[in-house]
Amino acid sequence: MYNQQAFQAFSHSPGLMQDPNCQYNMSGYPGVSHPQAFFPFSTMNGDIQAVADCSAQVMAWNHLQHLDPVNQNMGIHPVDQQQGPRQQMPNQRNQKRSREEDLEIKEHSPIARLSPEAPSPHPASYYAQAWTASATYWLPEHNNGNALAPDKPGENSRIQATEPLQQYPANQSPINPSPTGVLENGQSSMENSRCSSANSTVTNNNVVTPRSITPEVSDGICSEPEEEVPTSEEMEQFAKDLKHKRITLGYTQADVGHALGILFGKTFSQTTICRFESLQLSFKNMCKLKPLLKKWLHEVENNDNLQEIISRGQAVPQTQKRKHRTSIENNVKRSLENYFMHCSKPGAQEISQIARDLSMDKDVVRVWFCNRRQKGKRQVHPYLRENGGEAYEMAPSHPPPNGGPFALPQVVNPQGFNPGPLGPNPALYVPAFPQGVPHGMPMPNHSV
DNA sequence: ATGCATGAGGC
DNA sequence: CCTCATGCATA
Repeated sequence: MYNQQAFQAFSHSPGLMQDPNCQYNMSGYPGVSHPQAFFPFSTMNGDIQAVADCSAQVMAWNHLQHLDPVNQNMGIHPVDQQQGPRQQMPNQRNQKRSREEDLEIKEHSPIARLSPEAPSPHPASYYAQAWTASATYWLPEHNNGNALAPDKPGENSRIQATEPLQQYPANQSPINPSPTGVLENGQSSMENSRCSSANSTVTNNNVVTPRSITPEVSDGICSEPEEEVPTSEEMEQFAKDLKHKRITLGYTQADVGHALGILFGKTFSQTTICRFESLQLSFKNMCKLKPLLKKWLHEVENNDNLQEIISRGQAVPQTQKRKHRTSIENNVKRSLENYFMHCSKPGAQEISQIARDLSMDKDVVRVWFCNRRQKGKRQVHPYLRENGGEAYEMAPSHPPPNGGPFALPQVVNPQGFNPGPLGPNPALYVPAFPQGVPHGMPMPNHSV
């Protein structure tokens, strides 16, 4: 799990993690007050770096630099994802497999590729062992979340699968099959997964009645009685296995997403599969997807007819037009990060002000903060958790009430988390913007 | 792989 | 207006 990107997290981090409502307060870790636990595995880049840029004297505190992070990118074939040219696997450890080897693997695969219309020219890639660490990183969810409320990391109270698995029409998502709508922990399935929203937003299901798939699959995703809420270790291991096998078998993330649509009536994007594999989804979300992916794995390994089944599925062309993705300049991102560091949840007025200050669209600012918060929640670094430290340096959700200057957090790592009991780790002192308060600095006279 | 966006559901 | 799940578009 200590891939390259995760390592970056040790030295560069996003802005402050904060928890205005104590919802995500890590101080109780490994307690039970985590309505929505996110995977902490960070994949830093972009704006994170921007923060680091703002932090003049970020001191190195990566204890694990001696380890050789395994690059996570290997095996990803952009060309298969309708993207750019294929990239060479960058990791030295994972030498490129010869074409012969690749072809051999492919021939031995129970199935070929999923999408005949978009055959992947590349053979299966060699995917070396890439996930090494396996500590428990997830925080349990508690009353709001998924029922995972262990007392300690790795000692999750294992909760039985909440629902019996049932058959479902091929054109119906099996994801929320609870007949009662209430989970064992008293939580409504609706709340359990805004998954419901996901279900309703599916637009391009490849609805194909599974015919030749194995019974377990046709039984639905939750048909396995032994399917319990996994521990974080199990989830991590599963994600690792999934990725490994997927790559070994020569499938892209997009293939998997597509296959899920065919098999279960719910298509997922390459993005989602990617995030699953890299543990960048909430634990709840991971729990939801895991059964599907598990079934896919099973099918792909055991069902010779899968390809045929899959190939019957037709991708429904996407018709929705989407707003063009705004590209926020780095300096603006830095400014936004600065704002975020001091107020992660600005009100409407503040957003307006920020938007004015940065000459941005108000909605863009609002969405940026939403995404930034969401991103932060899944980037609590495992190392902090492993140490049982308070992972969150609480950033104010509101600016100072007196309109005075924002109190800068005194000791935070670049990720915005309290370094916690990291022993000899040098504390990271985020300077109070040595370059002077940039134009993105705290709203001067906010008085909300 | 990830940034920005969408939309359901909720408060 | 938020969270959360999710995905298009892009770096």
